[in-house]
Amino acid sequence: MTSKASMPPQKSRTLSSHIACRDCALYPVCEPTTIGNTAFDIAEQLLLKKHPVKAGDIIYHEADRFESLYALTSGSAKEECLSKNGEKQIVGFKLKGELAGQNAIATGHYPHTLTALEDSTLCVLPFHKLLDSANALPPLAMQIIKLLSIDSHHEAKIRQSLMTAKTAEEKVRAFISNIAQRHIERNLNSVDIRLSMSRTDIADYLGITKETLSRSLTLLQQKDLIESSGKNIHIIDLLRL
Amino acid sequence: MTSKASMPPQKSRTLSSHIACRDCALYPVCEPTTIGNTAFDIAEQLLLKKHPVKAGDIIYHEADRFESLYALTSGSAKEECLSKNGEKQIVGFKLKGELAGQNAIATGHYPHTLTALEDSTLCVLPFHKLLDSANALPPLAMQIIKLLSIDSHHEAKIRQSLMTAKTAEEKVRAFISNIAQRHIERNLNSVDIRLSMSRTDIADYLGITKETLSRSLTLLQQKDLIESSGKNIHIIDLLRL
DNA sequence: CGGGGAATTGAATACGTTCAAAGGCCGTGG
DNA sequence: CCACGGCCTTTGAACGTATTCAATTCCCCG
Repeated sequence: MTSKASMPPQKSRTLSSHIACRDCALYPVCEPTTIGNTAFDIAEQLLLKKHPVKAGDIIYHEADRFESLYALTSGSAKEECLSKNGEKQIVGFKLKGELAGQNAIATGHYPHTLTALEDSTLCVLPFHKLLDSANALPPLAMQIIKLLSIDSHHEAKIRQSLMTAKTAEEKVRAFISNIAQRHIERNLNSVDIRLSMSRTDIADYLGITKETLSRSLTLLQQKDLIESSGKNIHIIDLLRL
Repeated sequence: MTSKASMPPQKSRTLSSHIACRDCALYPVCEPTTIGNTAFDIAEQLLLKKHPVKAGDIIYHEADRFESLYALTSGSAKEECLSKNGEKQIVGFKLKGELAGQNAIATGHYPHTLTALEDSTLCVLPFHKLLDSANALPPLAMQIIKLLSIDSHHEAKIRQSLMTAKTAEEKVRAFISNIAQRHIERNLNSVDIRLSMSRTDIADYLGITKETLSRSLTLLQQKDLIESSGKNIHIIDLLRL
């Protein structure tokens, strides 16, 4: 975990460091399961580790058949879908250490398109194989239940803070606060944050225009809550956000 | 399923009919599990059935210790929580046949307060007992996984259509459309709908004022998409919503 | 047949959007 | 190495939509 307080504007696409397995959202099922005297290591047996993707690469397409869960061990990605009017709509961002693809379990098809925002690394877990194992190992099934419930709670928390926000400034505050919170949950630097997505993407996600987003960021800066320079944001006062 | 096309304004609190078990969100785990030659019937062994609550009753409180899942077999309820500024915020509505309390699994505490909007009936399922059974019955564990993934997908779908909507009218359209859709999923009348919650509750939920909600409803009526009289809404054209 | 809360309707204000223009960053190529 | 061009971001001003506050109507319940 390299996190210098004040790093100079990064040259080209520097690959960010990997998250520790211990801090990853997938850890509950990766953790070796001991049943009786036999140990079962999902990570060893089922997981495709350190799969690299480049900025802009599509990890899965909307409506694709559901195959695998993805853990983002480095980098970040955006989740988008086509709304009824044919427009693209950003529905979420996945950060380092977070899980993607779980929302495909119910229907068997990915409901969104996941695109890497920067050069990133994935752990790929074929879900049907995981279920096969879980059928034989009740403790593993319990871990999957735990994983799903944590994840669903996680999603709900994010959505709720955005739904609660009424004004544009509140939405932006909620967004930054969310990102910071999620960094904390993964034991990452939550004071100096790099927003790898474009302003347009953030604005779309928040349901405001990029112009209002820009204005809100300026306001937050004037109120000494953040310092924003390009994609880097320094959080001065997380509590007041 | 009693659903007269045009019922006169109901006298007092008429208890609406129960949902069929087959159409309930809890059915995946209530369904008897046959393993080898022994049948395991959760519904018989763990479920507290047909527990009545009155309009305004609180089913569980925010921050209460998580004990049970609740299936609403008749009636409806609102989910609310206290936001940071101390205000109450409606985060969702539970309709007949839907599940409540799952969002407490991850943390062990209910994140919201659930209040009955009318006289209602519940099936109560103690969750730790369910898990105990699942530990012994892998197929049951699979059903729980299925239940959670369906539910999480369900939630996401609802939230997303509201997030996507930008103008007030779009939000109201999305809301009504949602409710109708959920009635369809449960094999209930989706043309004549009774919104048991107050306008204030709906507006709060949608993040608009009750005045704009009222105006939007009037507009939708002028556009011949719905007919609204008090809490009853007749949907004329679901597709165009 | 009132009384009271909820819902609707009406005008002034505030906020976000839209359209337009200027500024800044980065990669490319000279 | 510096200059250019394009794209993303920021800033500016007019417009449109939602909010606010106030008044009225509707409807449920005594």
